[in-house]
Amino acid sequence: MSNYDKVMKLALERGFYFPSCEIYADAPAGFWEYGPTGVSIKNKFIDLWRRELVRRDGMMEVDGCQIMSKSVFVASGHIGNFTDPIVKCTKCNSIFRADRFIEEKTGQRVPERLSNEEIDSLLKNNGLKCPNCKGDFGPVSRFNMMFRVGIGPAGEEAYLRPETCQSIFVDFSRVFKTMRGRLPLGIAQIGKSFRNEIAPRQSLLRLREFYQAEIEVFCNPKRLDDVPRFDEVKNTTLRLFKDGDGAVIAVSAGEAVEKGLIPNRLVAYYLALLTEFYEKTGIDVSRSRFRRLSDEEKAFYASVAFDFEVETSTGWLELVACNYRSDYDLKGHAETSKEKLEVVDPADQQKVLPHVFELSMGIDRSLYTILEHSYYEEQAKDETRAVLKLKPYLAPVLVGILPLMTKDGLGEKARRIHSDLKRDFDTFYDESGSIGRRYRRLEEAGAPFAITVDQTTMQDDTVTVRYRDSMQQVRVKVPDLAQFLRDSLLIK
RNA sequence: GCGACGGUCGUCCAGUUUGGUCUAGGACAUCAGAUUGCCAAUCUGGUAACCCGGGUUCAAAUCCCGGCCGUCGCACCA
Repeated sequence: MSNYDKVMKLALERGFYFPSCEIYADAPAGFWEYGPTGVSIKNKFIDLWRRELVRRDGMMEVDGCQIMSKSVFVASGHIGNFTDPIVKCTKCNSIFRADRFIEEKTGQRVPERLSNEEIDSLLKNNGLKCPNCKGDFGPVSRFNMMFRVGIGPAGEEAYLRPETCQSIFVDFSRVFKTMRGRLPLGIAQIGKSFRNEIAPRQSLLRLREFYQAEIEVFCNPKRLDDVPRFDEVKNTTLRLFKDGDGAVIAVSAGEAVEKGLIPNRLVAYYLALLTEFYEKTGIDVSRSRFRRLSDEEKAFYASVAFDFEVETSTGWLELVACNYRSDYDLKGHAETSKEKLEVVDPADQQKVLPHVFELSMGIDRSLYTILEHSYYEEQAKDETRAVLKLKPYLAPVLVGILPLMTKDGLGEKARRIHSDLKRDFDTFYDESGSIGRRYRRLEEAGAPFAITVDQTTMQDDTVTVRYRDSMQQVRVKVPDLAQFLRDSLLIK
């Protein structure tokens, strides 16, 4: 069984995530829901993101709407660039990207701005047929990855946002003014985005409705090396990779800038913050890399782009897109809306239209990767022990509270300890089955600790605390438990 | 979206070839009770499934058609 399958099984069995609307046969692909344990780890992941990125860097957070007006996407370029010309075979219904298909077959460039009719005649003049069945093509149509919605009784055209960042761009002016912003300013947002993927696959890895944690750093393009906090990260190791170059180069952030591997300190600073963040999620960053994208691969708005990728059982998985978007977005919104979006940079009292460096994180993929990198099996006696070695601050259950047996007042004592702790910590009380079985259940669910109430507890008011990973036990006084657990949650 | 293969308790699997003792079986998980009492113990009992819709038939988990979902390959992935 592949690791993907193991994580999938664990997710279904333990309520991390599962298909949306699964009791109905017409449930569409690409939609998944988080169950109780999944929500818990997701919320904790987001808390960690706020701590390590938003608060650390003094960013501001907003929460925008998921439905946005058509104009937003005219300005962003999604209405133009997000539509692909497609043709469908009239015989076997295969669908092809018309422009790419023509380029591939004839070698001639197909400009983006050709009309459907012009592409039609290109197909006809070159005598192109369906490569699968030699059937004729129907007329060229447009496929847009955005979900269109109709507002009000007239069905006014609007869209579900395909990326959360557009909210940040349209909010930028007000946030900057009212919150007394200064460049560089990070504005962050957690929220859902929607893309009508042609072929969603692999549960959380390719969704039609998904969570993004995005950060847009607004900056003055003349001051991209003016990063006061750069010293904090100059020794942080960045793992850089470029297709064709072969191996990953591990260099410090400072060195990466000096050697020109990264164009400026601002970009290097945020790549370093991101690396430090992911290290704290428990993902094995020695299996990660920042892949510098070639011009062909980059999004239409990006001038420099790095993908943060992590190795999983499904191959290299893109968790974060880091794009230098220049002034592409603010310029587009300024032109379309006729609003002035320049701000004054106090450094030189000059007006500037800020440039943007973006960290666009896929939350669902990150959570999947945390689960996969945290899961391991080891032989314990004749049995395989399955453990989810989640960090305490990400674990849905921090501690299980188990009476060794229910008689002699041990059950009551354990329930009392549970009720004293449950409002401050994620606890789980369990008295069913043998003690060994309960330990195994907890470690498979990722709980770092188990508290066991035994006969000694009744004499000296101590319990054993068992560590998930080492299976070692220590005795702790009951009144000290809360402090013990608080200490375990510290993020180092 | 195309093609190949597949879809049975929470999970994994048997049953489908050759329609009928299938009133759908097992393992693990889970629940209750008994027993035990520090690393998946034992016993007893219970809950729990044929993806959806249509068709053929005296009879469908099994055959046929359509849809949905999944895996893989192709294509797609701003």
